[in-house]
Amino acid sequence: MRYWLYKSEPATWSWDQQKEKGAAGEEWTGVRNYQARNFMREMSVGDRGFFYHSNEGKEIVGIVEVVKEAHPDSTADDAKWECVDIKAVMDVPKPVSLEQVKAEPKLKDMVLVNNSRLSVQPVTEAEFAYVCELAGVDPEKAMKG
DNA sequence: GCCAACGTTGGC
DNA sequence: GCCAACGTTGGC
Repeated sequence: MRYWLYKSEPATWSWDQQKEKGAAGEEWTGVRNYQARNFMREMSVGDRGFFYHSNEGKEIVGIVEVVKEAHPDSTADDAKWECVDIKAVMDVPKPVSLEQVKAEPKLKDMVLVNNSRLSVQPVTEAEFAYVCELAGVDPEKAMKG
C-alpha cells in the first residue's frame, strides 16, 4: 500500500463533485506531466491518497482510494497520457491547509511543500498518518479502509 | 493579477 | 544535445 496526493482546482473538479461519483469513482483525467503520469503508473488498486484543493482553499479536504490502475486518458489526443480512477472514501473533519503543512516540522519534506507544481505526488506513510491526525481522521481507518 | 518555478518545445 | 523562448501551475 502506497500513499498519494492529488491536486485539483475546485473550480475545475471539486471534492463535492468527486463525492457525487460515489463508489464507482471517476477517471483522474487531464494530467499532462510525465512525473505525475509516472506516479499514476505506480499506483495499485486500494492505494489511499489525499484530495487537495489548489488555488481556492489550498487545503486537504478528503481521502480517496484508487479503484482502477493506470489506463489511457480518454481526454488526451496522445496515447502517452494515462490516468487512474479514484473514488472518495471520506471527508476529513478538519481540512489541513497548506499553511499548516508548512508550519509542521514533521511535514517539511512533503512534495506539496517542495514542488508546488506537481499535481500528483507521493506521500510517505509517516506523512500520511500525521496529516490524518491533524485532519481529525483516525489513521487506522484512513489507511486500512 | 502577478510572477516564480518549473516543464516542454524547437531552432540551431 | 544545448538552451532560449514559451506555456502552465499555483501560491501570494
